[in-house]
Amino acid sequence: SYTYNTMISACAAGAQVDEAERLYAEMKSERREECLPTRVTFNALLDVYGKAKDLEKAKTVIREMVLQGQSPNRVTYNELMSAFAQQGHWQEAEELFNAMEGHWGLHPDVFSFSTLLSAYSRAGEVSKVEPLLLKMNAYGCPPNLITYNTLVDVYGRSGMLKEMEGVMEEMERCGCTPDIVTWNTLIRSYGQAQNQEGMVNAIQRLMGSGCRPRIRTYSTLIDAYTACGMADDALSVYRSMKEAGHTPNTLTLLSLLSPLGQAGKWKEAEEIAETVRRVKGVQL
RNA sequence: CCUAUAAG
Repeated sequence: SYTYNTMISACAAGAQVDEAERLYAEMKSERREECLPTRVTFNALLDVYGKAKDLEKAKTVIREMVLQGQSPNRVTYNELMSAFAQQGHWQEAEELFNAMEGHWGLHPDVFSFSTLLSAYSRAGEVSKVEPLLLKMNAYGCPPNLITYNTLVDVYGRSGMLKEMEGVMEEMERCGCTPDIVTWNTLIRSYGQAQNQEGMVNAIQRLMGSGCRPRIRTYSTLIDAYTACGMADDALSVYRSMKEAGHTPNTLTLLSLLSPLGQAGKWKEAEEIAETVRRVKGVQL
């Protein structure tokens, strides 16, 4: 069972629905007691459907689970909420959040709260955030790094930079050390707000933090510099990235198009666009 | 053994 569960769970990364269903069927056909699907199996399957954005099938898993005499747990609900959150359906996510308590007496945990926050973030529902934080506190559920990162994200996306920095201060007060996700989010937010001073300052904070930039960090930097009209800096990020031994991916290349255009380097921009078209079926 | 956050 553990083996099957692990393999099904591994299908989530690539949204390999067919493979997951194959494994699930194979599992049932093994008549051994030790290989029957458990709640963890259903959760793993539900996660695969969620990652594949198949909300209908994801919902079906709960029914199937109940039919087989298994009850959903917090993980089940958190995964389903997450599936809705990814699609921007914050109302459905909220309903599930309430239903998990109402129908099964399951108390939300820090995953539940962070997931609902991310649903609000994607939908730009900032006004929902404060009340949820109060509820979190009332439940005695302390925020963790991911919760804080999600909060930085909500406020950053909405251009509420003061509130965003407030979250950074609270993290510091609580001894929660920012990670590379925090910095990427912060930099992106200032870039999106075209706040050059804040952006440059955020980049310095990243560099002083000791966090290692990831491939995503570089495209975030390129985008942010470009948004602030600093095409030359954006292009030099690309050089440092290659010097640091990172291989550009499609998203990196796409990020390069605007600074190249901004700098009037149309020929190079066209070459990159052509490369992207060749390796990927992307529409530009 | 399963779940939450960041780049076009």
